[in-house]
Amino acid sequence: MDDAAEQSLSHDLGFNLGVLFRAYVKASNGVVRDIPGGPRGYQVLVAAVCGEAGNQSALAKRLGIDRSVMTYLVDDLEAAGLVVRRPDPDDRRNRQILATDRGRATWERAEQDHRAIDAHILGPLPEADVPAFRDTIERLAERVNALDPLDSACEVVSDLAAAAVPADPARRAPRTR
Amino acid sequence: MDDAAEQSLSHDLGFNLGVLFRAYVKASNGVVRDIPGGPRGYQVLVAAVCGEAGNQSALAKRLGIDRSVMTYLVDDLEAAGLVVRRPDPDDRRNRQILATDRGRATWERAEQDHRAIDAHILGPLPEADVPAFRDTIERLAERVNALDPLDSACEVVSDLAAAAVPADPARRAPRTR
DNA sequence: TATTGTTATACTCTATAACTATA
DNA sequence: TATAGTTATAGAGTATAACAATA
Repeated sequence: MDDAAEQSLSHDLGFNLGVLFRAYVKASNGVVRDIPGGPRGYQVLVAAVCGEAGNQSALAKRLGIDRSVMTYLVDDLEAAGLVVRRPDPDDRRNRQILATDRGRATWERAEQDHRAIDAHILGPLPEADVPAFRDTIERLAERVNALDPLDSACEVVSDLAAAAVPADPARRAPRTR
Repeated sequence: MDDAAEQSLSHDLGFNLGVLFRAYVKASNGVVRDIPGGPRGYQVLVAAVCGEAGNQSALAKRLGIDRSVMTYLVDDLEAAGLVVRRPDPDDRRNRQILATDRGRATWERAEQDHRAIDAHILGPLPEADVPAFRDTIERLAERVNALDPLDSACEVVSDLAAAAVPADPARRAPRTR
């Protein structure tokens, strides 16, 4: 049986992932003020620059946001002159998101800032361990992406786990005191 | 100068942290259906069980949420009989959050489920590397927590970085088409 | 019929500020 | 005066569903 005395929030992987993620977003927010949509706008820009944004829905899924949110995001990036939409010649339902010259220039500055953020977050690591750590994080993220669409994560954990939690309306009860 | 062709969203640390964090939250959501507040309610419960929740404000800060949100969260946990509030005898402004027996039992089940989630997320790693990786993540999170309250993260990165982004009202412009 | 993108709407969640109590 | 907690409110962010275009 578990011993609560030996436990601590500090040893919780989920908690620590949250800490790092929030720290990253916060730092990113500080360096993307000229990019609409904040850190996520930056990620869309990265995808556009890298030619990985040929389909809004797929990109939205990859970034963990709704496709309708992606519409607003790309609207704003387009209005800022950082990207343009173009119908995919092969399937005209799809919109390809392409970076403009200005988008590329903006990306370049933001990209440098984000590498500096990386360095700050990973600062405590011995320099020699950084590439391996980054690689590990990337590998784990890849695997999780490959598995999660099937919701296999929760099968493993519990039969009760109906992973697509449908926003229980009673979750925050109307307070009556 | 950077070469966009060699870049990819997959190599972005922030992106990968987001992927892992979202995957963790999603899996956690699947196993905390009996805990009000979802994954964060669970984290409050962990803190209560571990005796690390002597002050709502401090805990809220640690979990990255607003103190007013913490009030609602603890309200719901208390209503579910998982924790109780008690005024701190040493400073009666503070409320200590203590786990009940029921809270402890609920925590025990949830804790096991979360260790299973950990195992799933970290599955791709060689078993022997897991403890070191967990330790690294914890160390990084500790350091980031020690630095971020001072916003030194962004000083390092850019002079422009006023980290406490005050919710630019023009960020999502009212769409007029 | 299924899917992409869009739009409007409704809802959830969060931040803000005012208030009480303690210090 | 300053801080912890609470509360109500306003606002930002998100999901939902319907629609048009394309497959």
